[in-house]
Amino acid sequence: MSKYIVSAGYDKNQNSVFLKVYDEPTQKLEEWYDFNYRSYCLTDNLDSFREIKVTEVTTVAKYDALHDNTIDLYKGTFGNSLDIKKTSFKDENFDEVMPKFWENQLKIQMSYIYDKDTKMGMPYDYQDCPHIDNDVEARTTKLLELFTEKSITKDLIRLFEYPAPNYKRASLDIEVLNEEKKIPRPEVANFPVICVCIKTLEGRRIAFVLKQPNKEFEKYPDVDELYIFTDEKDMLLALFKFIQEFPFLITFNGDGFDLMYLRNRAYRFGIQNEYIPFNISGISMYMRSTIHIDLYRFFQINAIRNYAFQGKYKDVSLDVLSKLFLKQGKLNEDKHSVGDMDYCTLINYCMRDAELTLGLTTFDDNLVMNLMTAISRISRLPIEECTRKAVGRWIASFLFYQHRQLNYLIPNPSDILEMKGHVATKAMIKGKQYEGAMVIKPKSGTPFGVQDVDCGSLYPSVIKFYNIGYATVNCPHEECKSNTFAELPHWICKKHQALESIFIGSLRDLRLGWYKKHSKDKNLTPSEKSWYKCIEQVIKVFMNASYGVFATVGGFAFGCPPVSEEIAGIGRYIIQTTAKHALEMGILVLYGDTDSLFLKEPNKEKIIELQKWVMDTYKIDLELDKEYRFMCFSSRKKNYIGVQLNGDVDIKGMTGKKSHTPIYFKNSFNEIKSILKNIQKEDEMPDAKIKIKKIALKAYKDLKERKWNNIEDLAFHMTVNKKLSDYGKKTSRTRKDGTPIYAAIPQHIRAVRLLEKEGYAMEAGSIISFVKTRNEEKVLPIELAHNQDIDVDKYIKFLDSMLGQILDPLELEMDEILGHTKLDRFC
DNA sequence: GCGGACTGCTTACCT
DNA sequence: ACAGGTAAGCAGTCCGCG
Repeated sequence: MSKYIVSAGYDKNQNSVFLKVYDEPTQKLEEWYDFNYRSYCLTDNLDSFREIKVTEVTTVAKYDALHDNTIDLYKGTFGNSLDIKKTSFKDENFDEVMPKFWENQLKIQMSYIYDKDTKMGMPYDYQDCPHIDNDVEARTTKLLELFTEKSITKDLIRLFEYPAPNYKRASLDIEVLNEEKKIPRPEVANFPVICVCIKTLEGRRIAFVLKQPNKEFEKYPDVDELYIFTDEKDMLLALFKFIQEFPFLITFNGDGFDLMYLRNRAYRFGIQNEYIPFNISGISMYMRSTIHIDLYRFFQINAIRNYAFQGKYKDVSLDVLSKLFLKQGKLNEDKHSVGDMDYCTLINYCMRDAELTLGLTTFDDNLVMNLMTAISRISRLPIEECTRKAVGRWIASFLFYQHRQLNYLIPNPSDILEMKGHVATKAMIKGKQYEGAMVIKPKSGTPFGVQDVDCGSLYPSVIKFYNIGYATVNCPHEECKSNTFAELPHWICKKHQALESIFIGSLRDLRLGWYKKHSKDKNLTPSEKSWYKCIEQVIKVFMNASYGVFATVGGFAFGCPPVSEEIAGIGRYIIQTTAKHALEMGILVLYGDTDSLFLKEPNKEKIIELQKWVMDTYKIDLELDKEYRFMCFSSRKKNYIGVQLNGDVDIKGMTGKKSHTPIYFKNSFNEIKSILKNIQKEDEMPDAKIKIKKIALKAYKDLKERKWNNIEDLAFHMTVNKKLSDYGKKTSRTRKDGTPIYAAIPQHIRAVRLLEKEGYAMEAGSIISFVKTRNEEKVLPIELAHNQDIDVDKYIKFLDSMLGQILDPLELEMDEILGHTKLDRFC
């Protein structure tokens, strides 16, 4: 039983950094102070400190990786750690050279963590003394034998092998008595809080209820503890005291709503700061003696959405997520009527949300909590930070730590960009920075016997084997300038290894060499299995993001576009030369995208030979990912159907599968899909084509005759991605006469506007359902549409286009199916 | 006045 | 504040067209 460091902060009253520590035996949070640590920053000019009060100036030698030399810098220490903020001034009137500082942007507690090697999320016996478990250490030593790079790898293995605690926690949800059609605004908090429900990990259900003067309790609600108040202020005070007992408080949108509302409501009652447990920082709500986790923020992080959960959810809402992960949604009560509910209904409704919120942290053996712990361990960020900051910040934090450990100077972002901010290639897409991945155009047809081979972790492998990092790309050495690849204009350092290359290389090796297989080991207990699955996913997140972050200038502390450009360029080179070699071996390459090749090659030995060539040439594992009975390629890229040997059907990029496509078309598409699924051999194709023609014809005829089950089957569903006021802005173009051209208002936004006229509210992120009609706007939101409004011709065009993607490979044509001759078209 | 070439905007998807 | 590449639909301009 240990203590786990979970967070860190700075106490300005005591001018001290402190750590928040979870004590496993008592399940309480402790604080560890370090009164001796002070913030500091570096400069090359003593004059820089003239206007800023530092208590001590010393000289330090730092290794400057950008210039590959060790330099002496002045280190100014601040008596009051907050004074470091004064180095970030912007003074236009500064009449001399602007003072230049390094490492003055780090938060004080983060600087402390990096300097002291504080192991976030890891077990400790007591302050400054990490817990050592002999079994885990032995396991770590044994595992380490599998790998060549030892230093970072050993630290990483420890992070993955020490167990993660199951933090004691409770979830909270509030209900506010709003007037009809008025959405309660947390910054105003003018409506009373009438119900607060809390669900604890052990299963306690607790309700705080404000009794209305005109409403009596009908019966005792289904809770374990019920606190009834007639005075709202008393309720808030009792609630604040109550929730601080929990080391972790979980909310869904507590940052944006619940906690913000409670705080501002408390201010309205004149409750003093010392009794309000919430601190606001930016758009986040932190608690002093509790860790507040807002799941809404966490699930919104793109890396979590796309890699950890494979993009299974699109919009982040409690209802969507709980249906997906808990197979249970919110209760079907109209949100506008909480005032009309009796107490039991109100509490049930509120409690359900609290339960779902907690449930999102417990499903799959606490997967979500484990993800947070694992991210925190690698990045060294406090758990609250990694649930609120995107993947670029996780990676940057890890690199900050490595810089401090190795006594590297942390460069200012502008230092990197001034030296190597320029890219050399031209992107295919207007507005993009550089040339990215390559896609091989497929030939239209239905080839049988297709193997899909993928370069395992192509970009991370490139980073590792080609030594890519901000310091090694276009390094300052004359003798490295010849070290170029694939006709790319950048050269790579031959003298030093990039930190990024070591780090991503270690993660890559650990995943490919151990955790990918180990997480599927049958001897693991369910909770071990869940933990290792989580580890594998988190490694994947760090690896996959590590290529893109370098191209996010302004968003990533080590931003350096040539790094991403070089990785993509070498990736192109590897896949291109592999395709070429396959061709030379007589293997037909049907299609390829970024790191994959689709090969028509029934001879397994030839595939193995190709794999060997890739391994020998590039040290990359060309994995056989999938085997298809046959595939349907139109000549479109990123668009195909593949029927696997086991009958599973992969559909990529096709309109019939896209989320915005009306059900009516999806139904026809799925019928065609099941025909294809049943095809075993090539000679069954003609028969299948006849069936497919019939499906196409029926879909067409039914539309023509205005036969559909329900108008909702014809609804398109589109996300409103921007604020409504951001549509229809000036474009980059002007007319010949010089007047500006404004962007057109898209159809789906016109539908939103029509809906808003009727009093519905729509905001960025919501999905609008609409049908195509013949009125002036050419659309109607589904709520306002009737069968007679439908513009059938538009739907026929859509059907034609959607089916084209599947009819092309089958060498069928819509006109022919409909019995049209070419002439008919013009009649 | 209308159709085609072209551009830009938007969404959804692929790796 | 990870990236670029592709498909598709829509709406607008510009130009030709006796």
